[in-house]
Amino acid sequence: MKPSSVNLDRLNPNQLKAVKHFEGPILVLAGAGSGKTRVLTTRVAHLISQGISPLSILAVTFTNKAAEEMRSRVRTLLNEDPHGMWLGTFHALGARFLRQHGSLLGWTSQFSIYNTQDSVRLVKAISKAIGLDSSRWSPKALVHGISDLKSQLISPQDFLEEQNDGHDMFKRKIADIYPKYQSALKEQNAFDFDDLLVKPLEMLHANQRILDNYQSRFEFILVDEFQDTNKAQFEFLRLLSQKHKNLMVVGDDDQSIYGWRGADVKNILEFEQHFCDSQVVKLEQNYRSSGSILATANAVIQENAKRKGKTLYTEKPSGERITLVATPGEIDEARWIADRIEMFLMTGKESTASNIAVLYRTNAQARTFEEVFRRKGLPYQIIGGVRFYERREIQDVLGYLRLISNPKDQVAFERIVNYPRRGIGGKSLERLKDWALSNETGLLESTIEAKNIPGMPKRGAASLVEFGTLIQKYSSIAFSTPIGELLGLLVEELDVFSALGIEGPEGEDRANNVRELIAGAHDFMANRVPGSDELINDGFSELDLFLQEVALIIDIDNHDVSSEKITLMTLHSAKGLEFPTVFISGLEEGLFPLHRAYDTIDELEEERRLFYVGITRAQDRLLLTRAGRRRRAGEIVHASASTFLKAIPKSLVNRSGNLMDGGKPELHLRSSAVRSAAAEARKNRIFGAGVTENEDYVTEEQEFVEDQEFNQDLPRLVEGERVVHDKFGSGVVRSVSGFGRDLKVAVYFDGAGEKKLLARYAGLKKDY
DNA sequence: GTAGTTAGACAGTTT
DNA sequence: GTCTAACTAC
Repeated sequence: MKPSSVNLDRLNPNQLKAVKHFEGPILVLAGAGSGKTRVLTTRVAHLISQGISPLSILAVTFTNKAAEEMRSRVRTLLNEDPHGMWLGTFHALGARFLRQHGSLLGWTSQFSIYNTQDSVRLVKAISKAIGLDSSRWSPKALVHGISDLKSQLISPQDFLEEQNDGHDMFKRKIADIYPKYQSALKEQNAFDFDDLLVKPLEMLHANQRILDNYQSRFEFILVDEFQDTNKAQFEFLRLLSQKHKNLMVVGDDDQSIYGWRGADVKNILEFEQHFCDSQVVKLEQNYRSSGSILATANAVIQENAKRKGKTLYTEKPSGERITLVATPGEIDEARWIADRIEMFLMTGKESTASNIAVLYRTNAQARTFEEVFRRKGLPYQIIGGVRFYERREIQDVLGYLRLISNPKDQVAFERIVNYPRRGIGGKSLERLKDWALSNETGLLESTIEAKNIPGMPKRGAASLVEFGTLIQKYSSIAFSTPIGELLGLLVEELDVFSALGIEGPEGEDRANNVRELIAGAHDFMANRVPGSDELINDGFSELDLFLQEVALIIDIDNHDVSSEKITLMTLHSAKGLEFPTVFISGLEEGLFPLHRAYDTIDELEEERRLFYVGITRAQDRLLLTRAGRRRRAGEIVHASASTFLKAIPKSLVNRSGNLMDGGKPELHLRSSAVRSAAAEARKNRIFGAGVTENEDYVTEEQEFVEDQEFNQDLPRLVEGERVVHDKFGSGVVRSVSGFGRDLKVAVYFDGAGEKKLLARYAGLKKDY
């Protein structure tokens, strides 16, 4: 049955043109607040209502959250879920792709995803192995260099040839490390972030049949935030859209703010050259901001030379004037903002704290706000900063899961082999590595035989065996145990909480984070991003999905607008969002724009676009603040007003209050009470606390629950456990060997004698 | 050889 | 303020 048609009445002529566009490439230049999300979602819904199957639509967004929102809006428009539509970020789609086809390249679907931290650790290990001085050639810089190459689709071989007779020492070091890094990733069954884009491309290029398949399948491709795509992403789109050529990209060159990450504005500026016969639609009417705010934004962005050129207009009244404030120090700045917020809330000028955002250039600025807001009792949530999943305690615990899922994950191995402390130091680890290398076996396999390693101290050997056995034991139940339960058992056995308890007050925070992680894991299936439903049917274990999804979750994905809290975040994170009241803080030379941005005109322009993005987040009220001095990296820095402010016409500005009556500086103390408050604020940031229930998914959940109940019959494969086999009958577990998917179990059957079975095929049940 | 402590370096934006 | 490298105590 064809879904009922979608209501297009509320669109303006250009929006309508974009929505009704059917075939051929099209570029939608959508200014800030011009309704581009509406255009995208309405077009998807419209296509489906015209009889296009969701299966043949691919939509790419910038964040998981945006994907989630898009799906729910399409669902609302259609009155049914667009089942089967591929929708997600480039990275999430890439991971999904690799789960299905990665085996062609030599990876299993249990692959690990290495984040930047992991990549740095890996490069550090490689540097050490080849005797490269890590203090001279920082692993971080090397990783960054490699990442740049990958996003430009330059392979290790290409770069090696290119640098063969190069004189840039740093580049030559990269040329040296890059191939080694790449083969280490493969040995460890891992991909880094860039691989999630580069490897699918590699595969599509090498495999005509799969390419044909996807090219035929995706009749319609839609891309949001196109100005922030890099070369690899562009190539991915170009390749997939080649057959049907129905590619719609939506973006705004004035909001391109990820050049430093390899994003190339040329993708949008030269779209028409790359895709001939493409149409262009401009959306220039702004529906978001008041007249003064929009005029401010226009004035600022006009300073940039490299623009496609468009001017936003609005039919809204000019509204309040922009407020500009200078305070003596950063604490005064935070206090002034806090006071203003209190006033807005008290006088009813702002109905709820969640209507308010405080934006800043660097994450380090968040701390001052956190302290001041805490003291005033203002509710807030911080997005970004030290990300939840990158916290030490979270990575430690997840390290176990990673190793259980992917026994070749060496970064995870090294991270947790001595966590919690079990007496395995650098020396023992080195011996283990050497032994594994010369015996051509894995680290995990070697632990079991640690007692045979020459020179290994008795205590260390015993600990290693214990460690290996522990991983084995959990590997045997990992297939059948719900992820939350698995984590709970693991944390209990490892006694993580007592280990954290002795760390003092922060330990309590960390313990809470781990509890939060476990709670989130328990809800993993229930809170799954709607639309990733297809994955469940692809036959991957919950553990693999959990790990691979968790690796790609960023804080903004969990931003909760219904939380009645003030949002604190960087200007970068604010992209795509809107708030009635917006504060932009730290408008000082050297901070915003950062002094480094003066290196090139392009960087300065990107910095200005960032300011433009910030301004255009505001609907009704925009307040810009700066501090005359602030503490940066330990030093007190004095700064004058940001050069960006000069562009704002005086007529739009209201210079507020008596600016320089600072008051005495506050103590820079961080009590444990403040710390726990911070932990509190971090709550609900995993797995989107606000995921709405939807009837479509209830059935699936129920099915899953039944499945779990069925799994209760699965035994824990440990020595002495009684099990039942379909053919061999009842028996007792003798030994367990191997790891992950190769986990083997030897069982002595009462009727059939001893048999060695592959755990994942044996179908053993518990014998009561 | 490992664990716990302390001095030192470092904080730009993120999938 | 947080993380790492180097140092000292066990």
